Amino acid sequence: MEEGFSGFCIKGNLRNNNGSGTKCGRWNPTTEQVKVLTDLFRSGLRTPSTDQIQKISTQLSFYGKIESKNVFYWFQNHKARERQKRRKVSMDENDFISCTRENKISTSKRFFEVNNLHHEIKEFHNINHQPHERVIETLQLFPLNSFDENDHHNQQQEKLRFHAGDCREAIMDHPPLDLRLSFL
Amino acid sequence: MEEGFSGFCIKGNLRNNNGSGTKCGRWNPTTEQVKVLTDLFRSGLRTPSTDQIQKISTQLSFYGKIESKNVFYWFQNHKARERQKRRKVSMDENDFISCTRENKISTSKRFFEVNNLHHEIKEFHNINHQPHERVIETLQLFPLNSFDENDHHNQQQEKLRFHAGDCREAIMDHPPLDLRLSFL
DNA sequence: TGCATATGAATGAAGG
DNA sequence: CCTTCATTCATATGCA
Repeated sequence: MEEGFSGFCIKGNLRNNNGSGTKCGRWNPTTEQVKVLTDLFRSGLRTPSTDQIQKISTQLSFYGKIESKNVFYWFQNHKARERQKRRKVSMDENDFISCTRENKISTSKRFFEVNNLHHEIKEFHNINHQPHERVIETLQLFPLNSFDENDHHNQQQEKLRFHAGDCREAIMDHPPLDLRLSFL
Repeated sequence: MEEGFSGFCIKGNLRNNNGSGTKCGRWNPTTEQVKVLTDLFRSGLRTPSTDQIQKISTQLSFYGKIESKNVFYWFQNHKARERQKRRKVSMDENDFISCTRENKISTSKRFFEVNNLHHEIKEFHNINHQPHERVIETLQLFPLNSFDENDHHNQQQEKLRFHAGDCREAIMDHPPLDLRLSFL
């Protein structure tokens, strides 16, 4: 199986028909896999141990191709991006007036990030009602019985295409052009 | 993915949702904004710091709606695409078959999966590293020096906890592995 | 009009 | 853990 998943299969492949197709490149989680991972995350798991990763991976392989490292990276990314998203929270509500008009510009324009930048919008439903600090770093994976076969092989992979929601089309008179980018 | 996200535009959906002017959805830069961004880019800016992003964003908000993340993404994409373009060109000229080094790489990868998860793979992407762009990564935008927080809390620096050789204890006879995520 | 292309946005994978 | 790179996905837009 070594050649089975060589580094990457280069681009030039057919249009991603998404779904079952095993795009040779990187792991493309199925919706079920994502769901499980998300649930685990929401349950408090943040940095699974090697052992846990292996177990999770094994279970998830039921829904499709997956490797341990995928699980590992998933948690790392998810955790990091969540944090980024949350660690800023600030100068948002304040918003800079950019428009002279009263238009409510839905100033929810949270700042991308103070430290890092990244999506913030995802917090929509995200933050459920979790006690917050109760992150179980060592979540126990209970051994149980069978899996209840929810074999939806065709994962539609509906990526969340969320989106800020700020839809106004700002119209402003010509700016005083304060932009002092010296080198412009 | 996060299941909670209001999938705004789930795969292959509409082709013009609201049909009228208001196309909220994604940021649509005005020509002025693009010009400024492009100029900055040409001036050498590639990966603006958070601070710079905020400033740029603020300035650009004058020309129209914009959020910090838009600036962030713009630079990421612009940089990536330029690199991508250049790569394609050089590849076209030299015409290398870059598939030769894939072999050894996949081996490392395999290692990750079987033994423990991590390290080892880290090296397999060294292959295509660019010479180094002589660009000004630190271009100063404004004389202002607003140092924000430096919340470097506990830098655990846990490094890799994936030990290399002591994996015999857990993996050998992988347990029934029934890992039932009870809460699923 | 329907595809081709440019590009905004998201995220897997690494690097450090 | 934080940053950055690579790749993918989705949509706005241009063109024949």
